[in-house]
Amino acid sequence: MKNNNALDEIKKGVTEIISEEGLNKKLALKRPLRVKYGIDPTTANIHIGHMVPVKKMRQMQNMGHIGVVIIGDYTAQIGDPTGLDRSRPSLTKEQVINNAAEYMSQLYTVLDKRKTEVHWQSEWFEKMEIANLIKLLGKFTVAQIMTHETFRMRYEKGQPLSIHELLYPIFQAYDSVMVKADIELGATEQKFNILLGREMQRKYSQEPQAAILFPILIGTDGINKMSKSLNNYIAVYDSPKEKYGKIMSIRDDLIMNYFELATDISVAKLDEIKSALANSKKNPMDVKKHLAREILKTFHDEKEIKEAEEYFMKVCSRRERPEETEELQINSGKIWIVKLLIDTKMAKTSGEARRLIRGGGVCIDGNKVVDETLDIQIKKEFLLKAGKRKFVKIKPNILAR
RNA sequence: GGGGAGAUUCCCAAGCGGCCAAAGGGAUCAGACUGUAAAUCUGACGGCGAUGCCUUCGGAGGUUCGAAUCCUCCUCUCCCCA
Repeated sequence: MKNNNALDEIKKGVTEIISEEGLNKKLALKRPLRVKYGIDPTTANIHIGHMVPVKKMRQMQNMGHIGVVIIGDYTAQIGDPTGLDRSRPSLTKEQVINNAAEYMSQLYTVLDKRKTEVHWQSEWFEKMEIANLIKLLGKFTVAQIMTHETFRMRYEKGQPLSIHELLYPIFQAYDSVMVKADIELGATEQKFNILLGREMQRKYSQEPQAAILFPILIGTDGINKMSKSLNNYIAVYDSPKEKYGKIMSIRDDLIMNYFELATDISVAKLDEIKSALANSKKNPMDVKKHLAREILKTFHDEKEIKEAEEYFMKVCSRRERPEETEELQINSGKIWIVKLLIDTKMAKTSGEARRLIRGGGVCIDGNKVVDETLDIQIKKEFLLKAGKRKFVKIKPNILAR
């Protein structure tokens, strides 16, 4: 009975469990289970998509289980083949160590440190001899590995596929053996790798781990999964304002995907929101604001959230200027508008500056700038606006010259 | 070892001697509209104080009045045969 409660709790927000029966058996053991989640220290910049399984790990820690985080310093050298990533630039050892440290500090915003074990793949791979590597690789056939969809697709499409990439799933699977994982967490795209871990454990006479798979969090572009390389992510390190804005910019039909995966809201509440959206009882914008508040909760306090919300409403909704504007001193005298935009970093090139002006995106004290050859007399303070969100207060610097 | 196909601007992808700063799509940015930095529509999208000039089509040379387009060599990728 108790197990069933635990199982229901675990199943929340999960796409698939393989196998539920196996998981139940493990839960019945009444010992802390070892819940594995692997990270690639290729980047220190993690996003809320990474946090989906991590939240689950925390939930299980609360039930008394142990979170086992694997730092994939060897798989990082390969680069996850899932999702058509091409080979990445190899990182130095220092970079990997730094990334891992930063990564972990972000994970600890959610995880219970006392119930977390951290392991590096180098603990077992660094000293592995070629003879043993050969033995390990001999456990699987090429055909088995090629059933991985991304490998097959790339191969069939005639895209490059290096041999070392085929090792990725095998390494990940071997990690499960080394840490004696009871459970492995991952997004559904990790299914192949995690299942291979089960196979591997069997070959080493271990009880196979249960796979807990999560839906994929769609990125802010509304099409692809959230990922760093596609630049459609909301980073843990983003400021509250940035997070808030990015959440508001997602397509309305993504709202539920985010609610389900990135917040801790109860199932009952979720249904409520879903139906309110479906029969348009609520303004999607308000639902989205709610969503933004919920997501920010994990990372920021009430005050920061409030500030982010107020900023958004003021600057984006009502098109007013923000309270605090960056101030810049510019030498008094005459300056060409295009030059000014570049100097103030509102535009990177003169072409971009001209485009902004032609598009009608540049305002001085609320007056639209139409002429791109305009020279400005800098003698008193004024507000320069480029686009919707960029403001700068220009102050003449009289001391110079 | 032999034979074939390919590398194009942030990404995908057309172009195959002048009309090419290079189609189209995506991303991005701006504008309009709006309850939203949603959706939709419009425009821009190599650099330059700019109806012109400069630098780009894997790299290095060459042919030509003229090359992303043709030739030679090189680098990388894919396919077929051995």
